[in-house]
Formats: sequence, C-alpha cells, structure tokens
Amino acid sequence: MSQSDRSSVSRVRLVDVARAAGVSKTTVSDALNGAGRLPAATREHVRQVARRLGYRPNATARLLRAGHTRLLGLAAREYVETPWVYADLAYFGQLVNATTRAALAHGYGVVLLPTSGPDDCWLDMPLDGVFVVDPVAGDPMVGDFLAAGIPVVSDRRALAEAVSEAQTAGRWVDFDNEYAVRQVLDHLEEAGAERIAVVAGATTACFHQESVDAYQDWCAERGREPSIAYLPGPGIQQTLDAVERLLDGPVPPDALFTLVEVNPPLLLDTIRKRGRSVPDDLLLVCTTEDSAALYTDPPVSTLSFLPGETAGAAVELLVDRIEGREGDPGRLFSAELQIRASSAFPATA
Amino acid sequence: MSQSDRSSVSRVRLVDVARAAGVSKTTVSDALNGAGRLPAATREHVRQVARRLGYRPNATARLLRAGHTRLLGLAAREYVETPWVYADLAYFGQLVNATTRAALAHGYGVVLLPTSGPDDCWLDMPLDGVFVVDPVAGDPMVGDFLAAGIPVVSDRRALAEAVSEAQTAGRWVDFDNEYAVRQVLDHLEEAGAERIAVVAGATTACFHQESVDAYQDWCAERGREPSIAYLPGPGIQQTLDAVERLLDGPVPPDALFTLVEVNPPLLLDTIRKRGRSVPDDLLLVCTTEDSAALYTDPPVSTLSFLPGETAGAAVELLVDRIEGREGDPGRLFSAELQIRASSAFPATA
DNA sequence: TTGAAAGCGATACCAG
DNA sequence: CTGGTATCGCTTTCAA
Repeated sequence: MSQSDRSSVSRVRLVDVARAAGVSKTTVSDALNGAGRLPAATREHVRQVARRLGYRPNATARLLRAGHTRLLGLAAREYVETPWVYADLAYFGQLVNATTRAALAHGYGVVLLPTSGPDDCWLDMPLDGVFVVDPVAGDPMVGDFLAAGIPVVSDRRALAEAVSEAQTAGRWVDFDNEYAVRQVLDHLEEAGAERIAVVAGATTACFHQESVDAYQDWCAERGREPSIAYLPGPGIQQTLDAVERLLDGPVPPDALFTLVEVNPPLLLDTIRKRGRSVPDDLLLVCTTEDSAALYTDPPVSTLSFLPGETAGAAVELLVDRIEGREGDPGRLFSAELQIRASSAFPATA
Repeated sequence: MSQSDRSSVSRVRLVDVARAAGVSKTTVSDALNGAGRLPAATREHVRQVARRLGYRPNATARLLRAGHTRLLGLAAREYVETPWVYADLAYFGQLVNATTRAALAHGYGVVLLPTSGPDDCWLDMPLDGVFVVDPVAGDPMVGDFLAAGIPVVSDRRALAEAVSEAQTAGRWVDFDNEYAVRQVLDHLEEAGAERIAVVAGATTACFHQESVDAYQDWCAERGREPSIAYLPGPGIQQTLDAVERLLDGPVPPDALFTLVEVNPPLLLDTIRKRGRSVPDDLLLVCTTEDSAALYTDPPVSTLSFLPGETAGAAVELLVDRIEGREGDPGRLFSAELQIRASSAFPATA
C-alpha cells in the first residue's frame, strides 16, 4: 500500500524472479544471459518465469557492474550562451546525425550535453567519453572531463589549454583552416576575382578567427584591401543584410566568400535582387552543408566541413581510447572545396 | 602493474579520498555534497584532499543509488530502415533541439536512440523515460519500453496498440491531422483555388496517411478529383521532380499543398521555371519548419508542426509521469497554418 | 549443477 | 559531530 501508489508496482528485480522460480540469483542471471552451463530445462523454466513476471534487468545496475556506460557525450560549444541553437545550422544537424550513427555502429549511444548550466553539471551524466565540437577558449567543459579522467575528443587548442591529463585521455580532430581558406581564395583568384569580400561570424569559434587571419594574410601578400562583414550572430536576415551592405558598399566585390552558414537559394535571390548575376558578375563560394546548394541555378560552390567523416573519426578515436586500444593522437582534416558553377567561370566575362 | 596499462591510473574513488584525508566515506560524501553538519575545518580539509587527488564521483554509482538516471530517450521512427536520417529534415532537427532544451530545463539529458539494431538493444540504456516520435504501426520500441515499465510518450495509436501497461506508463502527444489538412484546404479554396494538388510521402508516418485520407474526403465532399503525387522517400530532387510532373500534368493545379518537407526557395524556383507565378498563378502552402519560408519572395505559407511546443509538452508529460505527479493523459495539437503571401491572394486574378 | 557471498561506488540511516 | 553498515540491482568468483 505504501509504495503501490508511486509507480503502479515497483519494478520486478532479479531476486524476485529467483524467488518465484525457486532458484538463486546466479542461476537466473546465467539463464537469461546464456552464461554458465545449466540444464536446458532449468534455463527454460527461469526464462518462462522471467517473462511471466515481465522482468527487465536494471540498466544502471548492470552498467555499474560492467564499469562502463557505452554512452558518449556530444556538445557543440560555438554559441555557448544560448543553449543548443544548432537548429538552423545544417552543419550541427548533420554532425549530430553522423555522430549518432557512428556511435551506434560501435555500440554506443549519444547524449546531447548542455552547453551551460549549474557549474559542472555535465559531470553528473554517466559518460564513457565526450566529443566537444567548437570548444571556446579555455573551455571549462573540456577541462572538467579531462580532470575527471573521462576521454575527450576536441581540437588541439582545447587540449593544449587543458592540463597534462590531456596527453593520456585527450584526442583531437582538427581542421587546417588556413589551408582551406587559401584554397578557396586561390580558386577565386584563378577564376578572375580581384576584390574578394568575406562574411564572417563574430563568434569565438576557432574557424572564424583563423579564417579571417588567413584571409587578411592572403590579402596582405597581394597588397589588397580586405573586405570583411562581421555578423553578431546566426540568423538568416542578418546574413542577407550583411551581404547587401557588402554589395552596395563603396567598392563592390567581384567575389563573395561566406564563412557563416547561409541558405544558398536565399543568398542567390538576394544577390540577384541587387542586380548582380552569379557567376558572370559575382563569383560565389559558401561555407555550408546545406544540400540545397546543389540544386540552385547556378549550383553553388561550397566549402564543406565533412561532418560525416569528422564525426566518424572522432567517434573512432574516442572508442579506441575508451576501450584501451592504442591509436593516433588525432586526425587533421581540411574542409573540402566543392567547385560548382557559381565560381567556375571568369568573373570578368 | 596489472591495471596501470589500461587507463593510466584507475580513477580515484570515494574511499581513496577518505583514506587520504583520514576520515570515513560518509564524512567525505557529506563534505562534498554540503550535507550533514560538519565543522567547517573538516569540510574544507576534505575538499582540499579531494581536489588534490582529482576526485570525481562516479555518476553511474550515484545514479544507481538515486534510483533514476535523469536521462530521456528520443527516437524518430518515421524512416526506421535507415538509422537516423533526420539530417535534411528541418522538422527533426528542431524537434531534437527543442526536446533537448526542454529536457535540460527539467534537469534531464537526452539520449538519441537507435531506430534499429539487435533485438531490444535500446533497453540496455539507462533511461527514465522515452519520447518516440512518429512510431511505426505496432511499434516494438514502444511496446518494449512499456513492458519494461519505462514511461513512454508517443501518439495515441502507438499506445493503444501496446498492452495494458500503456495506461499506467504511457502518455501521448498527438495531432489532429484531419483538422489541419482541412484548414489548409479551406483556406486555399477561400483564396480561390479550384484544383488543389498535394505532394505526399509514401511513408508509414501517421501524418501522411491521415492527411491523404482527409484530402480525399474533402475532395469527395465537393465532387472534385484528387491529385496526389507520392514520393518514395525524402530527397530534394525527388520532391522537385514530383512538383514538375504535377505542374506539367494534363490538368495543371491552381494550388499546391506539400505534405513533405521541402526547401521553400528551391520549390519557388522550380515553380517559376515552369512558367508559373506565385501567388497570382498558383497558390502555395508547404508543410515545413524551414525558416527560409519567411524570407522568400513571396514569403511562403507554411503548415508547422510546432516542434518547440510539442517537444515541450512531451517532456513535461514524461517528467510528470517519471516523478510520480499526476497529470493529463496526453495533449492534442493541431499543426499551425501560417498564412503568408504565397497563398493570400485570389488565384484567379 | 547450484548457491552464497563479495564486490561495483556512492549515499543514508543510526548508533556511538 | 562522526563512522560503521546496509542498500541500490546486477554479475562473477568460488565453495559446496
């Protein structure tokens, strides 16, 4: 009576089955897990009873016993202040997707982590390892997990900033952002661009800072004036507005390279509305994972961060580390430039 | 030596801290959790030692003790065969996002569940409750969790198909699809449409079946000939092709209602390319969560499934049930029609 | 073959 | 105010 009102009947445990079947806990456990060598009759009897009572092993208890949880944490830290705003960003969506798929292939589940919250609340979750994407500078989350002895995959900078434990429990997945940006700029230059403008996010993400640096260096080497529009945050309208300002500026660019996720069809519409034509009049390369880029007219050249491949690598690194296998300390990737019609022809026709 | 090669040093436990500090386990636990009433000196001393040793409580053990995990499972079942293909679908992205946010607000984490796998592998995860979106007919996942006594939120049909446990541990979040579809059709009719064509997915999802039924009934009531294009699966190109076929068909529609997620800007491009103009020539309503619909020219009317609100309700229902609070058995929603310029003017200008 | 008992790691109750 | 001890539910070793 005292406990029946809480949750119908308290869940049936291993001992309940044992009692009902008239055997010991060990026998039940073995019978259900196919372990030990019991007579087939006993095994079957125990199974019947277990089924009849609706017995389900308690996952937490069995994990405590096993010493692992087969759960991986995933956190996207770029916009730490707003908890989980990856919604409109195709990149994060695909990353979550790919991470989950890769984890499942290794027998792990994925837990979406809070990016903010009371102190180190993330340590309360029973995780075997964590993948921290786009860590902020001196990221406390990376530090906390590493200090707790929980394997982490993040980028090199975050690991370097953390303490020495990083050497034993940290692995990295990183991007050669300078290489990628130069690849795009060189490509646009070859295609005839002389005034390449860039749209960047004013975020803490490594990518933006490194990319902007690389862009400025690249311009300096050629004695060109950099033209950058910074965005305060994600958001379609803000991005489109920034592009308009760029196009209407004193020295209109002949090529545009967006570093923030942007909806390719809408961007093209906006550009057309300003009276510019892609690619004849303006070359275009977008950093995006939005597959709509393939279907626009013209199809839009993109710089892709290969969420599928990087997530796969991250999970593999993490799982190797968790399961005690030696392996690479990390993997270096470069974003992939996929050239399509929006940047394929000379700008000065 | 025997264990040092597995993971550097085995994690430091509560007893280790107790021994090092020269006190008992209880004292350490109390000191760290702010419980009990210890002299400030002892408390501080224990904390120092704990910090020095880098002690972190084992989450699994503490969860076993607590009797709950504060973890919610989330599964999207519409395309069960392909594990986690919600990538390109804005709806699932936002749903995951909203569920995670709502769960965190209640102090719960979210685990992304496999949609397929060895038998009832999902029961191995330490979950307090599960949110099963778009369950398939006779969904085994719903049945398994319910049988295991783990609270489930899904739709009414899934709960009804499961056994009687559903009454105690099941809650539902459901949509009045017929109402929503009729709302759209009525709206289009008022705006002057006479031949409304529909693009539907050939999936197991309740929504498509119920919607198509509602559409056919609606047409029958008016003695109109239904015009439906079925899609074998998700995919931008397939959708656009289907629309083209519809527009080029023997009796071109004067209004289009898409039930599958589609990229609004691309859809508009496609329509324009067939020489049709929205809304003068063709009214348009899209079932989508893609916020790009707001920024197209003209802005596209949408039917939204309110992922934010439904996820919030689902989590609340689940948490109430888990924490033993009485509450509604479920919540009925209707997709929301957001009327914009693409369907606001008479088709026959 | 079967079962008793010892953990897994942390918390809560009571006696000291 | 502190510390032994039982407990959470399961697996596994080791005697019988």
